[in-house]
Amino acid sequence: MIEKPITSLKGVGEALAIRFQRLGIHHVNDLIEHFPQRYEDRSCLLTINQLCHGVFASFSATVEKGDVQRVRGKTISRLWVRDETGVAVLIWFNQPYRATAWKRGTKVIVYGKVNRFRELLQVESPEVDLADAAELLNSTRIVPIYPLTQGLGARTLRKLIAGALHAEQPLSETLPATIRQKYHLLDRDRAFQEIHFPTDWAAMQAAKRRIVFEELFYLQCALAFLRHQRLDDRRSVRHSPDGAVVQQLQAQLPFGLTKDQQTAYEEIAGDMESTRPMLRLLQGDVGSGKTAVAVLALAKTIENGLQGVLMAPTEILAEQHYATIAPLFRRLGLATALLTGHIKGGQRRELLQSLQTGSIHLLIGTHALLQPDVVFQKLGLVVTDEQHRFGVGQRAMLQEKGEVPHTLVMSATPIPRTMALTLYGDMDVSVIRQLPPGRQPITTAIRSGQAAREKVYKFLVTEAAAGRQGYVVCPLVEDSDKLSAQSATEVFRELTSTFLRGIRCGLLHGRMNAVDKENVMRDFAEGRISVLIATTVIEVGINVPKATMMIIEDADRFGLAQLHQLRGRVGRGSERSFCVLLHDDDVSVIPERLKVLAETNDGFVVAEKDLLLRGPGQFLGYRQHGLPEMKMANLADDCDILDEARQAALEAMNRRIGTDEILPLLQQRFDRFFGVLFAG
DNA sequence: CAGCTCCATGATCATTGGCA
DNA sequence: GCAGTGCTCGCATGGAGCTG
DNA sequence: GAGCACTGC
Repeated sequence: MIEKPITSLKGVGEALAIRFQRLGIHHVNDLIEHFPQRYEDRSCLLTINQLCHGVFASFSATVEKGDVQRVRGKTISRLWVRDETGVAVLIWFNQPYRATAWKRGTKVIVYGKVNRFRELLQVESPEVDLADAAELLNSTRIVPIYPLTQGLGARTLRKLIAGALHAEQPLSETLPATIRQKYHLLDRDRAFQEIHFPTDWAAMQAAKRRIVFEELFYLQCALAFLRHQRLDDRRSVRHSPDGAVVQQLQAQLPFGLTKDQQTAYEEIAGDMESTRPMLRLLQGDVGSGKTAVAVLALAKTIENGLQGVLMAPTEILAEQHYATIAPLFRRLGLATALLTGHIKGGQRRELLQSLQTGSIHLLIGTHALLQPDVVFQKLGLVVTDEQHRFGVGQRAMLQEKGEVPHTLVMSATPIPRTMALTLYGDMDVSVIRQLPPGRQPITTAIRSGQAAREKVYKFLVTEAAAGRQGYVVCPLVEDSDKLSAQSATEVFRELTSTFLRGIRCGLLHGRMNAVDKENVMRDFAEGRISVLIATTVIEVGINVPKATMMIIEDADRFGLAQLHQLRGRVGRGSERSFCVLLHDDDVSVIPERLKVLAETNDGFVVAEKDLLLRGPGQFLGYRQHGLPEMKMANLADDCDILDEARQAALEAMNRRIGTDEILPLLQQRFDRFFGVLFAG
């Protein structure tokens, strides 16, 4: 690729280079990959008598004369032009030089917004090109509109990009010919030419497809490559088919498994019964019973004489898991232990000892599990809960504690399929869509205005009086724990002195120290507090079945996925539950995003919408995952291309077709990406 | 809160009604 | 590295919406 | 006209 600095282009010096930097452009290839954000069709030339008021149009004409007026401290320059059908005036404000820039008789092409003023056609701040220029970049064609920055105008950019394309022509190809043929893709040089200066709309689309395909193709290749790396030389312990322990456990579960759970478990068991190390993502909406599935898998590994580990993102969550799982296992004669940051000293030492000798079968815990002195006798299965809370690196650290353990990763954040393929393309995915039977759907309402707010809180009071509990979630303040805490504290004060006077309320935010947090949460979980006023720290699930009410203040400030996640905190018991989204705006306008939540309880639908509305960048804040940035591809729109690209990538990598061409490029392109993953 | 980008606007003419 | 020359591109301002 | 690249010291 063209790694030449941008200054190697004629006409670009130090100053421009700095401006380019603001757009993230350092090298010539960056410039070429600075794609238009949209286009303007200026290909159709009208005659002057065809011009209509209020419309953007282009036409060609001959310059008659120019003049400049001074009015109220402003200069207005006019350029009179004509064609065989009439006369028009081009006007500019504060740009006196325009009037003299073109001599009488010059043929020009004009583009701009037409006004009709007193029988006079005028065009405001038009763009003017010389009609006989060698290459018309700014008119007579579909014109690219680029993101700009101060001091770097559209015309400059077009000229430089055209120049760069010309200078580098032909661009080196990056996709094997076989793939290009099979998927009907333009060659690279042509694609870049057409994406910047399309000959027509179809060509632009084709170019776009080719470029998106390339991006996704290499991403998928990288993921496939990682997968091979992981599988080729590594063997996990082969588990036997389910025996007595698993069967007994299954019989003991308070509810039977849903069909989805059953299927997911079968997929997991299937993986574990081979020597190929499992790496599977178990996705399911909040409360869909992922844990039950994971527990079965853990029992399976124990049944095979191995140990299991379950890592949760917060201490409370770990405790809750422990509280539900340990008794089940005890009845089967299996030993479960809990390891969190709180467990120290002799108790900890003893625990680690038993772990090492194998007398503990299942260890449940938090980040504390990652400590180097946590050593297993023989680790067979690693389960990570709420996977997006942990980095890839932490997951890997846990894996290192076993020979080559099977790995199951759980996420309650439903990820649209397109996104899953991109983020977790190196994993297998099981999905639980169905909710367990008997679960009440959560009723979601959207309210605004002070009166409605009061009503909502009154309702909360009656719920509390009936022994039920509720959450109030406060506006999120971007990136600022401090402010979020402030807003939560404020709301707490306000509510406890007004609507919720006399109700036992707790306050919870990220700035509190860990002990206080734990205490508040525990008080709430055990019913000593009726209403919990909190920031989004509660997002990751504590399970309080008696909580039936979720009130979210300024709901329009949250992401959809997040709201859904929050909503998932209620409706976990048998009581009917409610979620109220409060927002400030006019009563008449219900934000589109919020409507989605009122309409569905299905996390996958919510997630798809969220992705569509907000785009992948915001979704999950997934930059942290170390994924390369997509220049052109849009995961929400380019689903079809993703499928093709994935198919092509798998074919190429599995059958080693064209890998000689692909691998070096892959290496180069994903240096960072590989680095991150392998270092993890 | 700040810093940026993007987008629209800028003047013309003529008329009106109340007050000196 | 510095000064001179000859290019090309070029408004200013305020509000709005977005991101760090 | 300003700012910038480029040329010649």
